Amino acid sequence: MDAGSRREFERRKQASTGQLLLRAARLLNERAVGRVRDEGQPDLRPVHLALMPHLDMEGTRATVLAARMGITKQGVSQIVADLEQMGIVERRPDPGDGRARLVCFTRRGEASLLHGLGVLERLESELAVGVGETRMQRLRQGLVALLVELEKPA
Amino acid sequence: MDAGSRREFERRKQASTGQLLLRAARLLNERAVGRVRDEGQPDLRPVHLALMPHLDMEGTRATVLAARMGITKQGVSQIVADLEQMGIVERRPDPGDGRARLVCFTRRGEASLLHGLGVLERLESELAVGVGETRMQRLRQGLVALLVELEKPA
DNA sequence: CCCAGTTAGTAAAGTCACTTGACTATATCA
DNA sequence: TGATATAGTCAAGTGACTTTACTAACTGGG
Repeated sequence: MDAGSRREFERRKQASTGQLLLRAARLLNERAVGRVRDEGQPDLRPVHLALMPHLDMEGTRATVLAARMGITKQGVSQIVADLEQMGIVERRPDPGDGRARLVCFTRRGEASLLHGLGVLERLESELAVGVGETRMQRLRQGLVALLVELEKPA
Repeated sequence: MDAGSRREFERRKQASTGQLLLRAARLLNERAVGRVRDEGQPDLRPVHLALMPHLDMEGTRATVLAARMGITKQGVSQIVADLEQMGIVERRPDPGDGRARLVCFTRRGEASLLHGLGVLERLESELAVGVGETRMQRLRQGLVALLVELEKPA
């Protein structure tokens, strides 16, 4: 390969947006989970934290959670099983449908969620200091717009 | 829980930036890999695509790749083994250091990279149509700034 | 009103993208 | 010339899922 096309290669080879996204996501979630753990929930893993914001206070079905999270219902089932064992959620029969069960927070789970949300808010505002409020805001907006695009089928 | 704190909960419970990042990353990479596969590299997985942009044309050590990708050298070793078997990279002894080996593209690998980069560029510019050029640009800038912040230790 | 077909969920095994731990071969520095 | 550090590999383990296969409950058309 000659020097010219080598330079051309290098120019185009900067990390793709996909790689940037992945790396940022990993680092951010890692840091968030690290803090929650340090503050007294040592068994909590990223997925657990990821499910919580999708839970409605009246309880939510596994299929609905799956749709909101973009994963399979079986995946949800596993995460919920963990959270149940930790005493954070419980599964109650759905009064209107005998097949379904409503996943909802226990009393302890509500406290846990509240705490987790606090950690997240603090972490993000700390990062915003370095990144800049405006840029952080725009990053979020861009993400939301991109997700809309990506969620269109095909 | 009373109605007031319930509303308060719901307001704060929007998905965190971390979740948005993760979801966008997954969807975007999935789509990119899908296309590369359709266009003739059926064994290629997201990690393989992720390593390639970090490979210099003169060859790169596994430890360097690990640092660039933010994973362990053992992780790199596995990805490289896959790529080697596909005939995309090869491992050459490092002339200056008997312990080290340089991972570099084969001739076929260069063509493969070129093709992959093309797919990525097309995909991103397609998405930019829906998202908006400016917003896409700002998204990237935000990501880069956020990564700088997240890579600061602690 | 009953049975075919959908829908909610669970269970088990497999996969991908890693990490941890243990080890060998080479290099460097005191 | 060791003691230690560095580059890499091998094997096993883990987290976050998916796929396949199933049961139990609901629903709608004849």
